[in-house]
Amino acid sequence: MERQNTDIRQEQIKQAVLDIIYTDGLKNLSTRNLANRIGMSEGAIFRHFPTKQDIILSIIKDVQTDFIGQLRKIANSHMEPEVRLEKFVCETVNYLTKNKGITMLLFSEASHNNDVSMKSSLQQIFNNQKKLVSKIFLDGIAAGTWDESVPVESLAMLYMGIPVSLNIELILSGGEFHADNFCNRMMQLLLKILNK
Amino acid sequence: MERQNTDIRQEQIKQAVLDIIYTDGLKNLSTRNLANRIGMSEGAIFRHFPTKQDIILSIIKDVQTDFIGQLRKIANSHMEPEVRLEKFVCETVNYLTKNKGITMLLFSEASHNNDVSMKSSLQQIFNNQKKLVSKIFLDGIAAGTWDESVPVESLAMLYMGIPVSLNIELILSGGEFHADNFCNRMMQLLLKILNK
DNA sequence: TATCTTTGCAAGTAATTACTTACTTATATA
DNA sequence: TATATAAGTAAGTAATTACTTGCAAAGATA
Repeated sequence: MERQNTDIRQEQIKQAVLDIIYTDGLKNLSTRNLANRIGMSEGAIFRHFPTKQDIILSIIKDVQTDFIGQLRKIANSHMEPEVRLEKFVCETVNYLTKNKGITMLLFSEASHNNDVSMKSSLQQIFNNQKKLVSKIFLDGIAAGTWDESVPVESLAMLYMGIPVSLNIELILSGGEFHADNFCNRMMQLLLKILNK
Repeated sequence: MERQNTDIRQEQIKQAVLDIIYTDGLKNLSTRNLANRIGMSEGAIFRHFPTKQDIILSIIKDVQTDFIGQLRKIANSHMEPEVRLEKFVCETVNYLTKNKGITMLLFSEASHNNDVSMKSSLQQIFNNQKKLVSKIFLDGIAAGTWDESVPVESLAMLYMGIPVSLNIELILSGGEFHADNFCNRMMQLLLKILNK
């Protein structure tokens, strides 16, 4: 195989991990399958990552910086709460549709790993999402546009189910799925809860 | 180990599978761990199930008959839609809290299995839940108690996220979690969407 | 009581796993 | 141009996997 530097190969490897998880499931995520999917030897993978676990950790770090970073930007912006909420939901749907293996990776593999740094990263990802969406809810309530009797904590918890129900649809529908539609439909339901 | 007949052993094995998935994760669900957890030899397991896959299939069959069966009973009963919905949600929360490994098993292991009968069982479980909860929504709308402009299909999709967000809470909270509370709080949010 | 089936175990099996080793070759730098 | 380093491979490794085998003994049935 043609030579490439580590930066490019690391990206390829991480992309292949998510790809395999989505198409073949976590239990088929072996270093052999990984090498075959990219078209390189098994040994070459270990030129770019010390262990398989480190690949997973690197992906989770990406989620923290790219995905959560973007959500934080949206939640803390000075747009109207309703606009922020829409961007927040659609960004989530968009990211998870583009990186289809992420949900399953976070939910099942990482959630029961003995690795301490993995587990705390996971908790941070979930808690950050909840905190940021709650901030938008609270801002809208403080601004007087949304109902102050809304149980913000519970609604944030209900919200957290959206990415997963998206994933279930993605898997069962077999790919033919329209993200825009899904995003707007979830917004409509959230607004019915939030409006006075 | 003391001799027991196959019926008892099968139940023990299935219970141990769910137990391992919840406490140690799917990737630690080996026949060796399974045997150790029960206190029997690895070989003995294969006296009661032909393959490991068959254990999983049997658990999924249980979910179909026990859990979905109970939900069907509730959805088709002649109680008020609001009462049915509450029983439906609470039964779900109750079942998944008692069988803590189920959600992860359904969602991650089974969802990407090449086994055809496994995959179709899975689809049935998800579709049945959606259909049954939709029926309750539609009955309430037909009876005039709920808003006819509610997008039933979307709400059913949002509903499907509830079991999983319950599971995330269970894992991250480390066991100290009150099902009653969760169930009632989700009901409150669903009713805000459904009411006129 | 005699026999047959069921349930158990210890010690295998071949296949797969993550990862290593020894060696080659391309590329950047001195 | 010479040399060091980075990136590649084929062929290993020990450990683990799901499952089997051969044999013992408990329990049911005749």
